[in-house]
Amino acid sequence: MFEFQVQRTAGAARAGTLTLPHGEVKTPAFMPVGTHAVVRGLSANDVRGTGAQIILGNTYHLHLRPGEAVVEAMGGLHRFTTWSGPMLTDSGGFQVFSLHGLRSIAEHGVEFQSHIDGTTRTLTPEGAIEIQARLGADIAMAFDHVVPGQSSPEVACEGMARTLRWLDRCKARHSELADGRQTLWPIIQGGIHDELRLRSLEGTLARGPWTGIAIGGLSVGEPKPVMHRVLELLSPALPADIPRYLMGVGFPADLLEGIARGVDLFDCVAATRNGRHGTAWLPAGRVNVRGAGLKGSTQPLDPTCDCETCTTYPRGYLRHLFVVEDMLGLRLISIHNIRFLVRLGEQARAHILNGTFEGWSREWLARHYARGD
RNA sequence: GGUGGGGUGACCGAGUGGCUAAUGGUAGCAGACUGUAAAUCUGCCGGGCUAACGCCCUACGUAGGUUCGAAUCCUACCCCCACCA
Repeated sequence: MFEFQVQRTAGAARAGTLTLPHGEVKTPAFMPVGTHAVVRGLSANDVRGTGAQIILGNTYHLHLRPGEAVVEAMGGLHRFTTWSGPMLTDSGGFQVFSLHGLRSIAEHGVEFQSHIDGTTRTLTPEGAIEIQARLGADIAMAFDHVVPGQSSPEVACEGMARTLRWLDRCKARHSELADGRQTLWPIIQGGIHDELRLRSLEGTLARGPWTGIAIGGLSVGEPKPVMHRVLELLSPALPADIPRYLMGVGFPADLLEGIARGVDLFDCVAATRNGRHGTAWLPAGRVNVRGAGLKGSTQPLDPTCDCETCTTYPRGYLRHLFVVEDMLGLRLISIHNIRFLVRLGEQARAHILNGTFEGWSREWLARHYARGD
């Protein structure tokens, strides 16, 4: 039910197939983020149209609204959203990091002050697992302690060690609730410190076996070369027969950099957030859709793209939608950006299967960095 | 023709002697965004020089005047609005 097969490798890069209760995921793959059980602004059909194979939801946000009981009573996230494909729920661990002004961390768990109404909510490892079990995604994530990217070894070690202790509790609760339709993936922490990363990995594997494993705590303020170094450190030490999920990454180049270092799955809000904010990703660089340069243009946003936006609307119209602040613009650029990342994953996979990944990837990145993006 | 009100930067609109190159807002331009407290946030927005601090020029209908100093006070004129004839 939770199988992963690697079809072919190219250096550290892998082309694989992940089988989940709600379908298959061909990797490498980008997973759009649907925090509130919606990929912001998009219908389930829109998301399907991008070729996305799996989407995310968030424990913390769905616990606040509408509450896991409501989702469960409606038949789980798949029924709730009408998205029938694979889903993954994040544990709320990232909110430990992102809601830093509104929470306090203790060994027992984390107290959040709801960003919605200010009420105090407690999330524990057990609670995060219980909520996710009721939400019913294919993959549940362990509740982790994310620390900022530049954290000292002491701080990073504390977060890493706590993540491991919490992993025990997550696993125990998950085992009690197990119905065979949801799997649990652990998350490696350790900040930017190699020794901590390796200890995290070792500790995590010792608690296995796992059907997949995530790398967390990257792209949270550390320089890019540092993230690459951590990935290079982990890649050879990770089990080859389960998927590796790099959480919260990334931008287009991050996908290729990650794939080259053995990452199979990615998720990131940038595609949709940038889409809403008017930045579109193109092979030739990125474009501010609000920019005066697009005024009156009859060209497609990206002539090489096969998404709904690029095959239907001229640039001048997309710019107009942003100028008049119509919600259609937010949707159309979000669709394009997601398709851009999904397609990048598809292209990488095809090149890995063809044995042409390294050259293709090197050229793509060279063009990309030459532009200063 | 008379009386009253008013003319401020692309637009709307504050300001009623120095802290004013001129509050705000809109429009415009540019940038940021990485497991979503974000359809958000930031910067620029008279001209010229400067990497920058800053300096110079031109500006509050027009032309004069008062004053050390005027968008702000005075005079005349032009234009707009309201009412009266």
